[in-house]
Amino acid sequence: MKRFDIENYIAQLSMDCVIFGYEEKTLKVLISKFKFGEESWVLPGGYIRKTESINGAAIRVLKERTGLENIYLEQFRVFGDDHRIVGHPFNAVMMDELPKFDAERFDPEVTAWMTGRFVCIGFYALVDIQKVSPKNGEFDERLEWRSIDDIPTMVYDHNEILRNGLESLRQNLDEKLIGFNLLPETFTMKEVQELYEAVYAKAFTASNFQKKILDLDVLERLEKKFTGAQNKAPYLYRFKNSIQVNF
Amino acid sequence: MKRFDIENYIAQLSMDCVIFGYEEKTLKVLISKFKFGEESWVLPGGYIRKTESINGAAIRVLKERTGLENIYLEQFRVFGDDHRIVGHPFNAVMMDELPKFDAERFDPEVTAWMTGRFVCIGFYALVDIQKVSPKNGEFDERLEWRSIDDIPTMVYDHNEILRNGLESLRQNLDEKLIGFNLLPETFTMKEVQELYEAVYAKAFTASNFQKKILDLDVLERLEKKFTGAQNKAPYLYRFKNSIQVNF
DNA sequence: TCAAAAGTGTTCCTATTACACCCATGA
DNA sequence: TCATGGGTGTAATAGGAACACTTTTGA
Repeated sequence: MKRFDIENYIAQLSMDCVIFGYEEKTLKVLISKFKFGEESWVLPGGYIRKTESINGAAIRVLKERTGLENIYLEQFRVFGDDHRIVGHPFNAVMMDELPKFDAERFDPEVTAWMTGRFVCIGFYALVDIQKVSPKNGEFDERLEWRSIDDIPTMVYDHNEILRNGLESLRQNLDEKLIGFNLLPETFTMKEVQELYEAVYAKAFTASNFQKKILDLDVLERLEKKFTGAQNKAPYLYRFKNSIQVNF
Repeated sequence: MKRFDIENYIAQLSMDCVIFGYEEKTLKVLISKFKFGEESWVLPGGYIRKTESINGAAIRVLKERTGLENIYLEQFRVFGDDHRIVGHPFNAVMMDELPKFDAERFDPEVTAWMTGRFVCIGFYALVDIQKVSPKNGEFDERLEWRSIDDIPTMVYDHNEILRNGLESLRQNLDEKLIGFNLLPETFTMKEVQELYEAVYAKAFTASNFQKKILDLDVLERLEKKFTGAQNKAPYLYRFKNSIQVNF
């Protein structure tokens, strides 16, 4: 493997992404079991090429890890503490293991570059979990969808980044109507409600919830969905504006 | 003047600040008449030292330009388009005039550094305009408080940055109760209302506005303010939590 | 005909808006 | 005592929450 081309990336600037998915009535996040250290977990992230926009970098990283294009994503905060990386115990692990992993690719200069100070731009993404086929990045042992109630301790400030991303999602879910990006093309009202309940971790009353959502006038009602259950068949809905991308 | 010490700053990363003040019933922004180019205006900004946090950099820049510490400030967005600087007509002006301005301080390497690609973190700040004594930065011909209705065309994407900062202020004014940072220590209810009217560019009904603000339970009522006018003297109020800083 | 869950409707309560009224102030 | 603007109170309306009722489905 040839040397990592640090010269093509902006130094000291990175991006991490909180990739949200929704499955089995729970909100999940795609996190990575890291190749270095013991039981290390990280958020998927990457560097920014000198020739791409920061949003372009986010789109590229998302494409690499999920296989998807046209993902809804949004930057929510910058993490710029001067000691978020340098001086952190895990950084010593990286300094040690990176060259061992591939001495040619991560020579001393590259290792120093990667273990120096970084300002990190936090993005969050909303994906239809069924459409994603997670693909490992260079440093990923494996990628896992984990419920937001079951997030392990992660490396550096990644738990804080996730927390901030979730907070931002909660603030935006209602006003920007972005939640439908987490659902498949068609869905029942119950499913929308369960999604909202998963995100906000609280219950809603079905009748009021339905009225609120329908009053938004963003859904079109399709045919009924017969499940074989001995009860009234629910309607299927579809989001009117098909795919929502914000840039 | 000795050479500009680029080695002490993170390359390709900058911050610009929308400094809001409030005076004469209008919301104002502190902008800079730039030394380079013809009729060039910019937002106050700066670079980030390798040894300071991004918030630290913002605090430092604010201190330099306004003389104030303990300023309320908040990051609101990153501007990371790969062509926001490079390829922009004004960049040619900079390349030309920087060395002429001070060939020793801005040698070819420094000039190249400054006119390369930059990712910019947008902050906004709220200050008591009476307490500010604007001080020119190295590139400022002068600093001016300009009404948000009277902002000139600025350089690069600075008008867009300001627009985004104002949007963010509007979103946060209500829920975070940050508006009082724009007012002096004590103020009348009328003044608060006029501030809100200036920010949102719309009128409120006095009685309802008063009730809304008082119901927040964040103000303490002080003595009356006798102005000499032949009408009922309004109460003065003070924000309970004195100075609000968010980090 | 029955249980289960979907969908609709009704009532109640709170929050917001509009507007009327009273009060202090100094000429 | 009067005009002016500050402050308080009330009625009307809208929006949200709680809950009851009706409908559909397949056993």
